[in-house]
Amino acid sequence: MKVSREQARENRRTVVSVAGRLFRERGFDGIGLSDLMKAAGLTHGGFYKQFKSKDDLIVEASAQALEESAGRWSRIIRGASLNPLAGLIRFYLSKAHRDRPGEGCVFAALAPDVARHDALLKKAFEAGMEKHLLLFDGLLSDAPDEATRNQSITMVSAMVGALVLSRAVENKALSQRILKTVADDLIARANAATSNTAYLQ
Amino acid sequence: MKVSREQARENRRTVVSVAGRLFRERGFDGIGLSDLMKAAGLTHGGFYKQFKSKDDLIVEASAQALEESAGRWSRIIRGASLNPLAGLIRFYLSKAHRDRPGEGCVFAALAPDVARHDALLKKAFEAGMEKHLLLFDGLLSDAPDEATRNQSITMVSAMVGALVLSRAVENKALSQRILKTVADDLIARANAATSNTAYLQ
DNA sequence: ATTATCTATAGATCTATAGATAATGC
DNA sequence: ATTATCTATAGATCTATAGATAATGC
Repeated sequence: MKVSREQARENRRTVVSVAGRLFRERGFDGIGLSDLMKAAGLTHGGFYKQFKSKDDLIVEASAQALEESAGRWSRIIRGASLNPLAGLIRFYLSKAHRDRPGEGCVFAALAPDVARHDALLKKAFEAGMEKHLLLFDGLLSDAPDEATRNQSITMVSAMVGALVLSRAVENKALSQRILKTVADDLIARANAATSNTAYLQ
Repeated sequence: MKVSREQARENRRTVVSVAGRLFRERGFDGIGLSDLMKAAGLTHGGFYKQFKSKDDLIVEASAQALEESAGRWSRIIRGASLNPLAGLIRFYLSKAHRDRPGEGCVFAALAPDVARHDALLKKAFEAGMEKHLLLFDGLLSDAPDEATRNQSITMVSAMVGALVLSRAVENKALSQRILKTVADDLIARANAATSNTAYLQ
């Protein structure tokens, strides 16, 4: 029954990772610890040797998902040669992202759930937001200032809102239109506003 | 124990209204029927004489909350004399709205929850969204067309995203900055873009 | 007589804990 | 000997139903 210390750490990582996906897919209240541990290949009794409580896991899984999400943004930015900002926006407002909330933006999947939780979780989201905004700042300017940050806030808000709305309607054409309309608008504005001309198409 | 038919209808309305508030405050999974009925001044046993299931109430309460929300937008638009569009944006992105999700925007409070539910609920949200977008169209143009609708989609997305993010962070200055930054940006864009000059300040 | 609401309860599920088990790591 | 995981269970809560109760409305 017992596994090696290394295997135990690996199991813990699996639980955190699976939780990050299942929380985004079903909400914090939508998945129980029993099913969550089963999805990680363990039984629910073992949970409390690794975590203090479900809220404890919620904070840790959210923080890690936010970290991974920022990492994904970084990779997309580095991977897009011509216009990294446009690449990031197109990825974020894609059908693929819309249809895979479990691997997607943590804000779009969980922000209202977070609003109902305690300060510790909100602090974790705040830190994650700062990381995402910093990446955006760098795309908008070579020397980001307060005005750049304001642009980042505006653009990230529009992206999160569009993704959230595109997921809440049944009509596929409308859902698709929300994504495309906001993406086109943001890219047009970014190209007009950015001072980093190397990023312009 | 029994009440008049009129009182029963009134009680039903109360349940739907209380549900609209509690679902927004706690999420669909965050409030049980027992507590919900208690908040409406009834016992939980009576629930199933009025509703087929919890999901049935979720659809009805959401549809009504969306209707009321659109009505509120109408009143704000009619009530703001100089610049109704700016008035609506300032109200939506206000601290008061942020701090009262139970009476506020249904999209910002529940869109991710809706994304996890069935087509019937998404259809109700779709209808509610159309009502909200129509009001926005009218603010942006005297003769709204497809381009106007695209502007409405862009602005509503930014508003929903900003409100959702402002509620998910702990730092009040950041929360406040998100609201103000997006509001300022949207009002500036609207004043620049609108063809209805009577609405310009 | 009808029916809106009540109390009581079934059966499932939730978080959390207790104690058993068996493999690790000293 | 330690400990990661297991099985089993406590106690609370969830949705839904059954049957009792008492006021309405014919």
